[in-house]
Amino acid sequence: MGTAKVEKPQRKTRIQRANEQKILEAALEVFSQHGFRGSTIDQISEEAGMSKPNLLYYFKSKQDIHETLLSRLLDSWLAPMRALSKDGDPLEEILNYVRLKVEMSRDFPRESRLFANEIIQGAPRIKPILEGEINDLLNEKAAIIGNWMEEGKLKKVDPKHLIFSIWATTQHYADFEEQVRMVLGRGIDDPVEFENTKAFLVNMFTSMLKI
Amino acid sequence: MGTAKVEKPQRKTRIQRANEQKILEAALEVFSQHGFRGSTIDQISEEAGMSKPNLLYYFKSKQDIHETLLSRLLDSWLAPMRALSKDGDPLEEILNYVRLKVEMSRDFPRESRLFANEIIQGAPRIKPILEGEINDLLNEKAAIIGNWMEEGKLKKVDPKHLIFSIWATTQHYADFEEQVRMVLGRGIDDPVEFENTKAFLVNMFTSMLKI
DNA sequence: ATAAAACTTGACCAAATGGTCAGATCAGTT
DNA sequence: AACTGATCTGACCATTTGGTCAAGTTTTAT
Repeated sequence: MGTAKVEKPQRKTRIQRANEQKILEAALEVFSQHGFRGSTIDQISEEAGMSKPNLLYYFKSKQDIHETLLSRLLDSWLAPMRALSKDGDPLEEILNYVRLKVEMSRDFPRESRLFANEIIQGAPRIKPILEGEINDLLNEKAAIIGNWMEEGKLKKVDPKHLIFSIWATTQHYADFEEQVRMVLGRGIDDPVEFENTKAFLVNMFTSMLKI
Repeated sequence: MGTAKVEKPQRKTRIQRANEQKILEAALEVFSQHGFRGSTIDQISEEAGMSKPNLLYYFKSKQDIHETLLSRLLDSWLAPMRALSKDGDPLEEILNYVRLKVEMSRDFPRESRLFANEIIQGAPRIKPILEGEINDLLNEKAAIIGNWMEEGKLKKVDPKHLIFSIWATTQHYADFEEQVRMVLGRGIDDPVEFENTKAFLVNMFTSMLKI
């Protein structure tokens, strides 16, 4: 009991690869817009341009699509944080993280909303995935930042709250895009607004951290 | 065309008042946890301790409950921002806003998630409600903050982005509570963590704004 | 060319869900 | 007590939805 998925061991065919790709792309579009429960297999299959039974030939259930999507995206989602290296210049490393995150909000807003939708509802379907990986990574990076502060290279603040504030401020522009657009008249996809946003955030974190 | 709801002009009875209250409280619990589409009338009626037809005796549809809930909560939701007065000390007014917002994240996380769920999905059901009210209020307060900056009472940053960053950082603790709890081991409902969070945010916005 | 394997789908099913309705019960007024 | 309007619910209905299946069609390897 517990064989979650029975992967066929065979090599994937050309068609299989192409269709899985189409399905996951469609699922990202749909799930990120409506959340898990708000999305239907019909919507996804239509978006993917194939029949529902055919979609279910590639993924055995809605859950299966969702889980596959999340776990495939997790790595690229965490990449900016992974890039934060203890060997670089402290402030520059953190500002670079901020820049990468705000670029992700511009370039991959759907991915951001996919995770946001999930976590906001208590992460019922991905708590296990997150619990290990994110936690470990965040602890590691928080320790690095903490060290820099101990060494007097940055002003002292709580490293975990610092990371939260970076997540919150950068992802806000993707997750609450509708609201941002309502207030600003344009979104982060607008080049001018993107530069404004980046400059604002870089300045914000600089003033908090620079000795 | 356009008579959205036909309010009975009569005075509300005791029972009516009590039951509407029970329903809205139950709806807040359910909607904030699962979003609009993810919630069912059955869940709400069970949470409210009454039969589904009875619930529908008080609200004519799921939509109706949702709209009523959102519009009732909007005022208290915006209260902290309304409190920001042009006559106070600039930095103190803003820090006070931050404090009120972080208290709301502690005391009313369900309300925060209710709005977050809605906006993240493009605010399909409340765009009209938000469009006027929030926009006007935010413009008004951004202008006040902008004036303070012109007068040299605060460091110059984009006032609207400043407000976004306050929203993002404070609401993060309610909306993404699950993630915060996963990383910190406790949530903002913990008194110690609440003080940490508040102190962190006050420090953050002080260092960004104080001349 | 042909058979096996891979792929595709219309038709279908059971469960869940939003909502209705006729009639029963209850509360307040006289 | 009796009447009236308000409140309440079991039974029901139509639609949506996740998922299956048998029977076709296309690809691939030989």
